Amino acid sequence: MATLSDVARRAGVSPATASRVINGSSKPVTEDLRERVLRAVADLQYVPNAHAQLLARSHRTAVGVIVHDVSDPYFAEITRGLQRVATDQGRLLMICNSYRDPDRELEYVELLRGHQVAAIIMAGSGYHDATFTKRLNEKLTAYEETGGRVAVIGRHEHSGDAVMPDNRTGGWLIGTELCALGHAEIGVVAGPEVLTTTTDRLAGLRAALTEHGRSLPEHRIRYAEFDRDGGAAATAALLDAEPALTAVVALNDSMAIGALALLRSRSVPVPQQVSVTGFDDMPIARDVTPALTTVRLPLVEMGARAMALALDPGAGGPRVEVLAAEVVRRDSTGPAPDAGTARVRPTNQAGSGRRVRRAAAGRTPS
Amino acid sequence: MATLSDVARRAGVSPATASRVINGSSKPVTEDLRERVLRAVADLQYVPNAHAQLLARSHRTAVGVIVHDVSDPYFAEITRGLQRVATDQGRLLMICNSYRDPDRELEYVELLRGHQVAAIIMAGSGYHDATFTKRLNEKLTAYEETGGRVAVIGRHEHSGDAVMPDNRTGGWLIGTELCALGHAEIGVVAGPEVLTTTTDRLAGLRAALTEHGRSLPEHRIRYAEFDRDGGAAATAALLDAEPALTAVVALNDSMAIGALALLRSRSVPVPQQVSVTGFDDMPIARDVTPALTTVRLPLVEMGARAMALALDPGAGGPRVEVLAAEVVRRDSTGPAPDAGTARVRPTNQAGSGRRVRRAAAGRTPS
DNA sequence: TACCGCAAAGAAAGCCCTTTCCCGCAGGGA
DNA sequence: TCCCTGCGGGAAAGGGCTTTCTTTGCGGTA
Repeated sequence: MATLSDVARRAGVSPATASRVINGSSKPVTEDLRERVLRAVADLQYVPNAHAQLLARSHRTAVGVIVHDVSDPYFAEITRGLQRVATDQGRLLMICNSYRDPDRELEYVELLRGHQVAAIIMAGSGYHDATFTKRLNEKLTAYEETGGRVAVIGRHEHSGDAVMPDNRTGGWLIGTELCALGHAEIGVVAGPEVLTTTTDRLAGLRAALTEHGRSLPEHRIRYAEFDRDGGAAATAALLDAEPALTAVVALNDSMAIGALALLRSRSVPVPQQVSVTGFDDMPIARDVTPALTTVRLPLVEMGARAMALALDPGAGGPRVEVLAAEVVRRDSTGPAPDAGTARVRPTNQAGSGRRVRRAAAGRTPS
Repeated sequence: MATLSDVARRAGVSPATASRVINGSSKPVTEDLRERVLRAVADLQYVPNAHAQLLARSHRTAVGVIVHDVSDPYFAEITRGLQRVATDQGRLLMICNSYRDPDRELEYVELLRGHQVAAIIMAGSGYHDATFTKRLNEKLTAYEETGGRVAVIGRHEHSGDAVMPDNRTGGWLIGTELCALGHAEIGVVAGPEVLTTTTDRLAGLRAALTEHGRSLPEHRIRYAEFDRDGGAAATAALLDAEPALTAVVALNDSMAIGALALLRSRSVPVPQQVSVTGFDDMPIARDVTPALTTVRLPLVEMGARAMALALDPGAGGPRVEVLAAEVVRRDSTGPAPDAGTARVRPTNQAGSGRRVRRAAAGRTPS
């Protein structure tokens, strides 16, 4: 590997001058020398050693992000928002997949700290696990004490800057929607119980049902992995145990897609016999059949906001931004079969989906 | 930030000893000192500066990957394979999204070189662009000359180690499949013409049609972005110009999903009036309706093989591994409406899909 | 002619680690 | 008793770059 001194030697200048030319220092360099340096760079195919640069420069410029899995559409969208703002500000993004392993999250915090990132963003659900939460907070606090910035997305447990999707209201909205359609026998296909995302969404849903005089007993909830196969398995278990269900609420879109697949394999018509709802409004939600009624979260916006918080030290105390959820009605929901309402209901233009925008504030369930 | 000397001072030892304790050097250290160092590390929440470590250590351990977009399922699967092998060998992966921008690809090669990666893997289609290809090869060669390893996935243009999905045979298989179903009026929804992936798949398809006495004129091909919206737009244009089509071949699954959406919006029954095929067999292909008939590529395997090539210097010349494509028959294809064959054909169990495995070797189109 | 000031280039001091080399010491063999 | 060996620990030399500080050389003024 050619080094800076190689370049300097070949150009007949000092390393200092070569450095100044190469990274456009404010110090002026004669046109003659500048040219010689640039020619040497080209001749030697010189690329600066990033580690040496990062070591020599004092200011930290990269930003670290810990997500569950970038290839999961939920996090892919968030990452898109993060990336946009980071790129605008000339920051490099280091993305780490934790695959929802708490230990790996802790390791990645250390790794990012070791890489001298300017900020760490933790995206994705928190855990109901006091021990882990404590350890994580210790690490993050230690990082903040050395000047690092931290922002979280959708996590209650850290006390700093945060962007929170309104999961609870989202659950409430979808519950209200189903009650309005006359559903009383509602089952839930939930993600891991240990995730706060699961419990938040569930709490909102339960609040809505309670408001409408329905209940949500534990045996109508099945917990599984937050993915397609988890959704299919949970739906199968649920239907076997509760054949009278008229609606299945999946707590994210992947699980809902699994639910749809399972129902199709059992030839259960959706939404005529069973309605299905998702959560998140992943892009694919409009392309499955029937197109998925779901709760939309402004994922890209969430990422963008979080990065903005992370990069702006801010003045006062911790800032928390709650972003509203909204229902997107598509074709996977219909009136409850027993409700006596008309069987046929107008269907949307394929894939478009009318959005029902609602302010989160003022409609939050009690 | 606490440094190694801080730790050493607090433990009352030299930095050398502290270093040896912290990264488990082969040199033995007394239990007493070891404990003191570890306690100092814990007290100070010390994390080694990764850049300093990387600079001081000579051996390069990270591996760089350049993909179009990790959140695109095609690349997500490949990345999974890459990651698996990398993790097994204790390598860190640096993933760069080029978003199919050639200039960005070049920049990322430099970036990765600057980060002293042990190998660079370029995943994804090459370009029909001699100037770019030349510049890329120059950069890669310069990198290889300094001891770096290079492997490519699905690119003809670089002469080193390569993993090649058999796109041409895949196109041929899907063409043969449609001909067997009696389709004669076949349109193609293609990705960008500048990508070798597009032209390879197209070439195989064309070969199959020619073998069956059909032709594929240019006006039955529409080029667009390799995504859902590109697929929808291209399908719309194609149908407007060629209303008699009985089959739409999309050159990847995302485009096929766009095609399905467009056909649904026009109330064209699939496959009764028009058959649709995809390419890649992304996970979602089985969950759209009708489930997508497509060409399966062993994406995870491709990633794993590429990483293996990249990490193993190998003995002789460049190694090229061609991985076979296979047709996955699902519900989006059926007999051509005019072909006089039975309208009803057996349907697969939802989502499963019978796979037709074929060896690539020996069946390659002329 | 002597001096001053300024601009441009170079010297050198880090940045934080790893690792080689060297030293001191204790134990064992001659 | 002396020397050699082996082991644990420290000193110090990088690794490649940035940046401050210093030097050099020039034009301009007194």
